[in-house]
Amino acid sequence: MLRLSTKGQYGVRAMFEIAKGYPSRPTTIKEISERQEVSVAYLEQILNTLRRAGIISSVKGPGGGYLLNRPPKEISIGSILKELEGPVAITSCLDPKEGCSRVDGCVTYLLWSSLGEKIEAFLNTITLDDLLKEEATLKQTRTARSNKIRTGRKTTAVQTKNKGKGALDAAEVR
Amino acid sequence: MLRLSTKGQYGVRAMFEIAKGYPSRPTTIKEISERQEVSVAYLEQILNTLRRAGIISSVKGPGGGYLLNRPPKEISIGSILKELEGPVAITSCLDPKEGCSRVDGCVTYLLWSSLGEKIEAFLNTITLDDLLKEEATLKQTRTARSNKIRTGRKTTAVQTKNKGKGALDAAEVR
DNA sequence: TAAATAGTTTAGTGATTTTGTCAAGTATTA
DNA sequence: TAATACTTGACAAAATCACTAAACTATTTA
Repeated sequence: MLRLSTKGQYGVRAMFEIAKGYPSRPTTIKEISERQEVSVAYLEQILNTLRRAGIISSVKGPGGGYLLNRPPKEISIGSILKELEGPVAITSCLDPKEGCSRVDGCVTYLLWSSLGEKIEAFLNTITLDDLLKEEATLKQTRTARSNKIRTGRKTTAVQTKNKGKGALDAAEVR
Repeated sequence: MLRLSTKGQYGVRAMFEIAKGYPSRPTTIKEISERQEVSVAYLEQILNTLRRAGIISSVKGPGGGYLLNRPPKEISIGSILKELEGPVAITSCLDPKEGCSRVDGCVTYLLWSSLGEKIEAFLNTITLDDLLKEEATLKQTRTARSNKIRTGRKTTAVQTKNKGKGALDAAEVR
């Protein structure tokens, strides 16, 4: 339940690839396609939306590609998903485009709006920068994994590194 | 994005109606259908699932209907949704039935699993009892509304009443 | 014991959304 | 000016959703 569409997922992963080139190296659709295993045609659609939303810019011609308009730290996952999928609306009664006549007397209205707000708050907290840090620790883990059993829990080293708030560190996940 | 299916929504609303009859008065599908504006046939499907899951019982014959198997306080919204829609799986890679080969190296995996855990934790906190209390305060609000402008924020009276943890009170929602 | 009440079970189906592909075109730069 | 890259819009297969239909089974009360 509460499945996120592939469009949103691919969008976040594409933005992550573009963030890797920040601040100056443009990332091409082809690169993103290969690294994230998403078709070029579909990515064009997705990145087009994000460009029109002002989150990224495109540079044409050889050596061209996509660039972040702001630093990774200032681009939240929530802002990406909002452009690709619209605002979080757990139920149709919470969708600005739909609404519901029963709202006033409905006991579940508050429940869903409350959940939606929690989700949005979380997604607005996590940024592309957190994903970049996450990638770094993943690489560490991969090289150090041979003589360790993975617990699903992050290592102590990670907690030390991502000491800031908002990061996807162990304390937040477990 | 992240839309909950009507099946889950109707299920929660149906359970709320059944909870109103707790502990002894059985609620018929017809009653639920009329009060919650959901078709009888669709409710049959939904309640059947919940009955098989052991959350409710059915009593056949005249005077029959559906009953909660446990007190409203012990039935969480999360437990209802889990039966109707399966576990929270924001992405297919988190679905036990699907999985993903890229998991180990995927920077977004932790992000989605973390979000899913937060959602589940929230839904497991809210119970049918909270909805019953919510209904009571809604009734209060409705009668007291004539000389007040609704702000979308709950009144102070509500905050005082639902002082326990886990309730859908103002502090949790805003 | 029969009639009324109420729940059970299994299929099926139209509408909508998702998840893309395809093709032709436009823009930029080495 | 060739190579590279982005743009746009149409289109369609596949999946899911949101139910409906119909025949059935079980229980209780008159």
